[in-house]
Amino acid sequence: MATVYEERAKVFKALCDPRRQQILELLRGGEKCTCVLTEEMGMPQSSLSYHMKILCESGIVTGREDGKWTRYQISPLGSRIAIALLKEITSVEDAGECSCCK
Amino acid sequence: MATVYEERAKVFKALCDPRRQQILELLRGGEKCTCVLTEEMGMPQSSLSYHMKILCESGIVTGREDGKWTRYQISPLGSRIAIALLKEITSVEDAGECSCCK
DNA sequence: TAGTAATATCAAGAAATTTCGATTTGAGGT
DNA sequence: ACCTCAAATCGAAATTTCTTGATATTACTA
Repeated sequence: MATVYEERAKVFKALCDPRRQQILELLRGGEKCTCVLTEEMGMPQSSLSYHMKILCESGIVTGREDGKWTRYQISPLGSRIAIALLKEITSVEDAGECSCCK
Repeated sequence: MATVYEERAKVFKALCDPRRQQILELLRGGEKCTCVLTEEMGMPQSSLSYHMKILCESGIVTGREDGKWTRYQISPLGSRIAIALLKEITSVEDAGECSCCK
């Protein structure tokens, strides 16, 4: 059973690695299949697969099976959900100063 | 020299850990000092300090020195910057299908 | 249905992150 | 100046994440 904090962390887990940031940048140009991503990232297929799984689990990227191939793209819905979550978790309910110690 | 991908990852690094998510939730209620956060998180002072450093480095949280105490709060500016970054890196320039393999 | 090809999963080692007690630093207070 | 106390930093161990070759899985093809 994952806590709400673990659930939230999982969304941003996708974004906290430089290689996944680079993959995201490649996907901004439109849908791409594993073979192209592997080539452009210059990493072994198993490594790319590992990162794609984390990206997909966050909801920000979706994969679709097309025969033998898997094609990945950024999910506009996943993006919107992540943005809404980021807004929520960084919004302040009460901006009052801390006066616990003096 | 950090790459642009490393720079981007750093912002989200703050958000990819459940304990930092929990700290953020506590800060949503307003500014809090280390002693209160240590107490409410139930972790040693050195551990909390480690997480606060990562949160501050992301720009989403700011600390202010007040005599002996350090008080932390969510930065509305840092929040806005992170939201803008998330929007940018997950926006698609061209939603066309991949047709690299067939 | 045997062969081939794309991708996912496994396993084990490498690398990075996290934890936390001990120590240091720095700002009051006396 | 010395003492006290809050918080940062250090160091070493524990944990987690990442990497990558090997293997398994799954789908098309002949």
